[in-house]
Amino acid sequence: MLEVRPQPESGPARSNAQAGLSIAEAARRTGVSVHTLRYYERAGLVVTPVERTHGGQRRYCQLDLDWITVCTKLRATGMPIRVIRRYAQLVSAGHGNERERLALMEAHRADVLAKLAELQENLELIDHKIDVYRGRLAAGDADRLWAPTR
Amino acid sequence: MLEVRPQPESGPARSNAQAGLSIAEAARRTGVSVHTLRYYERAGLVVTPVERTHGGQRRYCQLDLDWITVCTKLRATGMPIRVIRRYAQLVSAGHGNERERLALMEAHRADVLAKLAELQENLELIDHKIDVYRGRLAAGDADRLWAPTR
DNA sequence: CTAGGATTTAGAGCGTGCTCGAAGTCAGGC
DNA sequence: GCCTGACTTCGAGCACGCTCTAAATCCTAG
Repeated sequence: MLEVRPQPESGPARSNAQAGLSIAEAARRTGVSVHTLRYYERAGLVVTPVERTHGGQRRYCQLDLDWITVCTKLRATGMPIRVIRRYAQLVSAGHGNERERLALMEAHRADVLAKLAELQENLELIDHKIDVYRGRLAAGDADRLWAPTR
Repeated sequence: MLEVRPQPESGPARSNAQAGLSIAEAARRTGVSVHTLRYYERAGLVVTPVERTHGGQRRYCQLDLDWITVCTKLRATGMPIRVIRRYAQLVSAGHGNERERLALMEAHRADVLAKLAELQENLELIDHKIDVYRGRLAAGDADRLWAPTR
């Protein structure tokens, strides 16, 4: 009946056995579905394997949630799963690859800036159309721009 | 051998028979593939049926190109094909539906603004990561943030 | 101990937006 | 008139990112 598992926290600090959140709670906190959480894991987006109970159920710690949040933010900026996986590999490989991580992020930043510019540019068309329609409605005028004038 | 068909323009003004550009030239000018041009037509995005030669080949006029450009700009802002089709239906229906067109565009504008805000917000994470990696590289320091610290 | 909701897996399914292919037709320079 | 490259239709294929399913297992309140 609607378990919440708000971190029993019986042991000392963390990395214990039964500590951590259920996948449902992790999904709630990260804003993605449990399906997506499992999919991300299968897709190789995780940096550190999520802990499991004795029986094999996932138990998420804060670090896991934080990383998933990073993933969702990267996804929200349009980074493909494949690239996030690459990034996750670099991160979990540890030090020594900062240059590649930097290159990856800089490339993605360029993509995002380009996307922003494109959105902003094309927003002008939308604004223009809105202006036109507002004007016509205000004037009670009828349309005759894109109608079959042929 | 690489026909260009730069508007023979034999008749008076337009809407003639053999006037208009081939699909290849239309694709070149609008920046989409011929496949996509045909797909858009099939998908019901056209406002006015593209003219055809006696033999059934498409001949695009400037109005067609302009409309396709509108479609690509709407696509570039993330408007789904289905919504563009609806918009095209409204436009080709002629006057009297400005209110609905306006509502459609205003809703889309809101979507675009939300997307812009989301991109900009998540860009901060990217910038932060870039800062971090640049700092580490500058300091010659090694990574220890997302490494398996467990 | 038990009941029953939550979780597990691997794989299939889906929605979107193209992109391609096959087999046949057309157009226009020679 | 003919040859060849461009064009036609329309259904299949594809890449992506989830989303769902089924059958089995787990976990915990009672």
